[in-house]
Amino acid sequence: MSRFFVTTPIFYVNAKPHLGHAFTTILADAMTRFHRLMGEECFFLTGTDEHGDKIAKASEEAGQSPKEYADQISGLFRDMGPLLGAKPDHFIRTTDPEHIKCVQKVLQKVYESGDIYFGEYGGHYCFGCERFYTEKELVNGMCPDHKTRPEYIAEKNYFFRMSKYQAWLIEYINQNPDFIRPARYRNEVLSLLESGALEDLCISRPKSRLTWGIELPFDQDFVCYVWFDALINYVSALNYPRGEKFKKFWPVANHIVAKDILKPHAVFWPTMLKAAGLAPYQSLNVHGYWLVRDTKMSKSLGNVVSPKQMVDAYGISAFRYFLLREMAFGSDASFTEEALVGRLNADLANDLGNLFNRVLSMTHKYFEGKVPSPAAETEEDAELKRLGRDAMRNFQGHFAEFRTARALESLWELVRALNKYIDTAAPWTLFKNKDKARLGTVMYMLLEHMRKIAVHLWPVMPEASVKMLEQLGCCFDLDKVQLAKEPEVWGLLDSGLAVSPTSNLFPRVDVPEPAPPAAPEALAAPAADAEAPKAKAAEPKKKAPAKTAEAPVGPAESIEFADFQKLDLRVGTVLSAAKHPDADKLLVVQVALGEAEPRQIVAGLADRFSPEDLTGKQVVVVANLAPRKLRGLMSQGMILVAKDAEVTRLLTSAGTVDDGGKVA
RNA sequence: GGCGAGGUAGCUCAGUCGGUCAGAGCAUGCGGCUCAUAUCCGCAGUGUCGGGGGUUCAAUUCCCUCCCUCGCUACCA
Repeated sequence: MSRFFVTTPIFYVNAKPHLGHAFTTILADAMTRFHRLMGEECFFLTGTDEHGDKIAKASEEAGQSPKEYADQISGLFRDMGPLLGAKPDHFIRTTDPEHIKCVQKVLQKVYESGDIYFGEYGGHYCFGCERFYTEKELVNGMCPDHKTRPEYIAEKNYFFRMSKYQAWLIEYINQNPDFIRPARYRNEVLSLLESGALEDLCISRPKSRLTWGIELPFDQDFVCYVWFDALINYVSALNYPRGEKFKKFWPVANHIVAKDILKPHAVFWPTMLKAAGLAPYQSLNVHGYWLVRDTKMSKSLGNVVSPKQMVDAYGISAFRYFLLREMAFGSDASFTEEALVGRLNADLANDLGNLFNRVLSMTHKYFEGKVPSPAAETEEDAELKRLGRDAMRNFQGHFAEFRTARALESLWELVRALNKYIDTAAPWTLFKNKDKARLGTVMYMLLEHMRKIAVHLWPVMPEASVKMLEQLGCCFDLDKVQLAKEPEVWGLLDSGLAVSPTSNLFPRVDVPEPAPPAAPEALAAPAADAEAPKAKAAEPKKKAPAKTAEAPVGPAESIEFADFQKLDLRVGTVLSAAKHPDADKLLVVQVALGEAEPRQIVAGLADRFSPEDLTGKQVVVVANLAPRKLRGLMSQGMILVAKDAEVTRLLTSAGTVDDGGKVA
């Protein structure tokens, strides 16, 4: 028996479930149901990722233990499944004892094989950033982001020898076209791997700094850090190494992730598996983001879409259908209620729902609500069957490769063809003419095709599918359905079955007001109080800036005075300048800006200026530009120049100004 | 700057190993039917298939170049 194993990422418990989580889960559920219908033995895994600094800190703020905190948020994710009609076979948590043991087992194994080593790491650690800075990166000894003095931590850590497997991974990806799909992400990973040396992965944190993690089996003073812990869920959930499930399902592992976690899944994970002596997963399937209209969803914008609210408003079926129909595999998609309602009305209410209603109604008018027996078929019938067969084949082909949008598009060719067939065959005329034989054939053609459609829709809209089948007098039996054969076989709908007199599965819905600027808050507010476990009441009010959607179509791009005021332009004197040791276009310039210390600015001027050209000159500097490391050296500003097609000149003051003098 | 993916009807997109390939859905207009959830069916469109150049008997489809968008990345700041 062939098998199928699908996973969602385990969701980090630092935020509540949103549209993105919902989509991944629905996609995984739909794929599972599809493969079940194809007669395969399936396993659908999801869960939560619960360790790390962020959780430790958040729980502290909430006055809870990390575990209590994680329990709460994890519960929200666990509850999300039923809310969406999704039925995972297992919900794993990285705090599960079995998972912890498994992670340690893998660590031990890799450690013993020599691919984990102890090495120096770090230096200046900023707790705000949760990361180390090198001396060069610091700004006056301060963290460039937080302007606080990082703590110097001379700390050693364990590293995974990821670099060792770079060549192997490139080769493997080249040999297996479907390993990462769609191809655009495969290309992205390949270019990433081929563009430079892969660095080893730091996989530990000393307990002195972080205790909320899994202890390293070979060193009790350290806990395991992030990805090594999280990724292993995919095998720990299968009871690796001894589990029966592991043997059955690991060879057919299909991961689903959003594009933001491509690298860990496409690079870290396969090399970890290789190091641990495991085969790579079968495929990594990468989908895009759901944008809200055309903007990235984010808490600060207050435009986070609550899945629960959408399901409550439009129903699970419409919600699932919309998501799976609207997002082209791999690409970003746009979520709006108008678009959802558009799909609901056009595809579900008008095309599919109305088809069911009109055919069922006619079956009652003409055949006392019983499925008639078909008589001889005409060429028209044969043509419809061919079209139906192709539509179902295409549906299955696309669905198997995660292209749900294309799959549904294909199936709808059949839906539309049936509506057209009704018009052409005109059952009401046949009825008037008392042509019962032909009428029965026509109705049977319709009813049997509707049954096929209903079956194919089970992965997408399980409950609606079951209801459609019930309306046709059938009851859904997973064990009896053979989806793979549906395109080819005919006549599975028994004559004589009693069908419903009407159908109203997908009532039309009024188009919502196109969301005005106030809408983001309207969306976010109920979501916030609905579950709000940690009630961050103090969170600053989410001010949705009057943004792009409303932007006036002014002719030139003008800015307000306030925008200009954001720039802190200062005059400063160049104390010294030197070539960047590791770059030939960059100069490292020290500029006195009247501050305690001179500023170090890395400027891309080396091709037009020599260090001598700058030294001693007064220059205009953008003083509040976010610091940025350039080729290893921190740059704390930008030196302005004026240029035309031919020459580049330093921008300076006509007469001497005190260092730090403001440009206004 | 480099690499990658794209720029096709008002909108969302499909498609072409070069020759009925100029398409679908939505939206718009007109017509038809009456079984139906003011639903369904038909017809009508508009498009220099991003700009320019080249190869060819023939290019939207191949090559070159330029412009724009998105992603990753960089010695952009």
